[in-house]
Amino acid sequence: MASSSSALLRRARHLSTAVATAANTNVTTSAAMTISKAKSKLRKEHDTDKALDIYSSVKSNHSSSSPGSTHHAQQITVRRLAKSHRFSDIEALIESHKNDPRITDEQFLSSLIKSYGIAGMFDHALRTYNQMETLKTPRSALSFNALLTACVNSKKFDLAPQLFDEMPAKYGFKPDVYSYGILVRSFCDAGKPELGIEKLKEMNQKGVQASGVIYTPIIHSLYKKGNSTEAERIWDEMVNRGCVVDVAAYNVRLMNAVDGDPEDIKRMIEEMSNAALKPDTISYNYLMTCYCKKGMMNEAKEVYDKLEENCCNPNAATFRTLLYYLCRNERFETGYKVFKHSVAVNKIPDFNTLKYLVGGLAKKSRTKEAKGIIRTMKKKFPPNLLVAWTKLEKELGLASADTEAAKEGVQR
DNA sequence: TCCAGTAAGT
Repeated sequence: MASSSSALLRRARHLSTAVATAANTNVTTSAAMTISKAKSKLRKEHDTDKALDIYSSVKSNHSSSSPGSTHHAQQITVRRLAKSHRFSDIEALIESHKNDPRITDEQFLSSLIKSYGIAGMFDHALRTYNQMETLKTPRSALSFNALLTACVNSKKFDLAPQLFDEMPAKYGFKPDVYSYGILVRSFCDAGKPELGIEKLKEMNQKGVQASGVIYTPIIHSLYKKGNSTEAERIWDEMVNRGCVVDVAAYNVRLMNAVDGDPEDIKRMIEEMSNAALKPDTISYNYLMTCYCKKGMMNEAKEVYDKLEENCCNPNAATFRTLLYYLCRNERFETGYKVFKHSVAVNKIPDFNTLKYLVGGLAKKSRTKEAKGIIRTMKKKFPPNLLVAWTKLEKELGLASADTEAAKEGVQR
């Protein structure tokens, strides 16, 4: 344990130097890469080291402009590193930002706190928050909200109310509506919506005006616990208080209806439109999923086909759910078309979903299509999944003379 | 994209 952590530390130091030098020299490949291009590359890049390179280039070329966008690139990178458990790399990356002159900007510092939260590194988030005096960063509720968010993202639910009691008094600021919102969400994530409801009352007494956003996780949590009566009571309370009811709030109700009659969901979507709300991809996904669960695959496919007509784009969940149910209903040819669409828009479902499709196509002697999927997947996915694909290929008797290609893939 | 909220098969 001790020796491996010192090895990690060495790597962290190495990385932090690498990041620092990347800022001064143009080591990285594309000096002219735009941030949006970099972000789309980041999303597609499954190799963590390559993702880091892309991020360094964003950082070195655009450190003076569009902070929101670089921040987003930072979060994508951190998420990727956390997925590979490279926490010392994350530390090196984020700590290196503390030398940036923008560290006195509370928003900039808050983005670092949030990134630590995304990685589940709450101790580091808290340390950064407590460093603000040293770093000469002024305090308001903003950085506190970042800390609370980090707390919730790190699933330290007991800590959130404690921070809420301690920090405002310790550092002399007032929690705002957002702070309350994050605290309420923390209670709900911990499966205690009743504490959220209590907080709502407290807000009222203190004259903090609650918005619809604060009600949404409470209603969500109540439905999840099977307490729909109480969920509907809170919904009514939200409406009666004159809160804005938006698409996200409606989607929580749609979620609860997904095991029921599709007609109910259609009615609710209509209700949304009548309220001048535009149902989004999540809304339509519920309708599609509802049809899928009922085995009504033609209707489900129609929802998918009409997404763009409804000004929505299918997302990763759309493809995954539809493909899964198409395969379960032996509709492999339709599934293949859906798969190709998912490749075109870079939202390819995971291995577990696709193995049913490949297996089904192979079973129906659609060897060409089955092989095509495997070829695509070997190109698109990281080396560690290659083993699974090669194994499946062998099991289905689809392996041909391209074992060499597989080797190439491993070396990549 | 902008400080809080929404789902997802076995």
